[in-house]
Amino acid sequence: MPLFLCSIFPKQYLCNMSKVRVRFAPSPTGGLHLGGVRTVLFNYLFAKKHGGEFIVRVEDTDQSRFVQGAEEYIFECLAWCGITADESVVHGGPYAPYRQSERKELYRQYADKLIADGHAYYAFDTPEEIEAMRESRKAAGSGSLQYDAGIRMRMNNSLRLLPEETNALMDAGKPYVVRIKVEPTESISFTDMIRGECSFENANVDDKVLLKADGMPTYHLAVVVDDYLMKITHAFRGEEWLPSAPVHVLLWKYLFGLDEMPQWAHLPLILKPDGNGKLSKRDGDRLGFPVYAMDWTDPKTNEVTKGFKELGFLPEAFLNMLAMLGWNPGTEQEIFSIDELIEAFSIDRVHKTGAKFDFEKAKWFNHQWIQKLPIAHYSARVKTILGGKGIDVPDTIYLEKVLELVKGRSSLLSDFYEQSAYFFAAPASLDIDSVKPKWSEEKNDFFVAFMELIKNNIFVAADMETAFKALAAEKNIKPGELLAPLRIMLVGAKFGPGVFEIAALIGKTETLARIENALKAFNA
RNA sequence: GCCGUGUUGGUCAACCGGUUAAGACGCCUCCCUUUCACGGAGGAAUAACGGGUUCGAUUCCCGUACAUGGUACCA
Repeated sequence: MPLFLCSIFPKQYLCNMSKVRVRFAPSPTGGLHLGGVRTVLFNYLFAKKHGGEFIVRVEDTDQSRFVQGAEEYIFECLAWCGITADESVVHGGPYAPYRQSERKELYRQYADKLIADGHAYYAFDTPEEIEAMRESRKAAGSGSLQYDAGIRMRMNNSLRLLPEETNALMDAGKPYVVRIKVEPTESISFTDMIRGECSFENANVDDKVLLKADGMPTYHLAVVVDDYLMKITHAFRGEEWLPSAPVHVLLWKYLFGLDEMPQWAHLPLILKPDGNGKLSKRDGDRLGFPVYAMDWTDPKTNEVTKGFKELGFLPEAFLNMLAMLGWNPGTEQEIFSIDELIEAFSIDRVHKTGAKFDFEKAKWFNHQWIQKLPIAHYSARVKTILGGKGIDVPDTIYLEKVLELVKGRSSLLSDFYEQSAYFFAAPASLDIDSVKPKWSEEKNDFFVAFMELIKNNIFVAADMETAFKALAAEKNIKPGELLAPLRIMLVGAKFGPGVFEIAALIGKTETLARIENALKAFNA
């Protein structure tokens, strides 16, 4: 009898979806890292694709780590990218408050429940005592240095202590934490949307701290309690969380039941372009590219860290680049608008492996989007950039004509400065050296005659070129010998679009002025 | 050290047992352009290593190596 096998990919995680969330705390110095934006982006794409709500929580973990302005900054970055959350810390929403410090008592209730059910316990060990425990385990040749079932009955906690001893300690105000009690005999498994079945031996999971001595929860407790209370169905986070996922699964099991647990997706990391390791802010400083979405000023040090936006990235390109880092549509298409991304996105095409960040490719994406989008989409930003460089742009129509002419030469919005500065003011310096050796009286005569010509002719690029060449033939000089000097006269250097197009755009008066001025320099 | 995850050109990557192993970035050559770019046409460059399984392995399994993450009263 034939045996038929079919492989069924676990698609059931798409069922019953109502909420997708991303949650993160600002880094100790603030700022929004590339990886953070990408996590939000993948959440967003997934939520939009499947019609779910999309929640962004930014939390302050404890007062010492809280960074002034970090929450608002993160939402500014997301707004720039065009990502808006259905619920977020700044908008309140039905599940507010969002700040951990304001939810403190909530977490304690669940910690108490765990203790009452025998799944957690009080521990009074000082950091020094724990360190000593690790040292002695290491000395004893133990492979594991964790606070776990193998050691807890020898530590200073409510499991080993008599109830009256525990009470006495607490009455005396001895600081304590609440730890989860992991039973070492079971194993934990769950299905990750990206990695499939993941399983862990409980023996390798330690008794993590759930509630700190100051009464604040650790991430482990907070994420489980919050996700339950906020009815989260899908949770995306970085791969660095995979090792602690078993603790979270255990907490779900003890507190709310595994059926209530959200689907997990552990996203791959973004790595340094050179060397090894996760991409960090320092790498950006070191290698000369941004790592944050937008400029960030550390309120404590006033140190400014550059962002993609300020460097001249378009949000469309930024998102497009990020999406292609760790995900692939399986087709040859690389340029995607946000709507196209939502359409094409599929969680099972997200990679498991970390990808090295390539700034050259990022610039290529931006170049593509500069060509693709209408000029009007970014001309205001370019105007601001030029303004910052001391170029005042009075006429938007003129600006847009200029941008149209030079956009193929620009990868970053900031490139427009050097590509278009000479349209707004005569070049500050002329590359005389590349003209001077071949300069002659005949050439000077040519340009004097050419000036007369354009004074009396219609000022259009094609006509000017025809007239220019005719005059060159008449004077018996090769046009090529004259084109380079003319370019230097108008641009100051050897780059830019066709010279006659430039002349047509800057106008008759300006063209004549620049030629006249340059002739003086050439003849000097 | 221990635990987890992973390994296709320099980088991003497709192909989920039989392919001349896609495509993109970057690099090189040529064409276009009397500039610089864009664009077009080519080119160099890849399955970590060792065992299995199989008629057949880049693809599946096991080791090794390497990388990466975790191993905090940080997230």
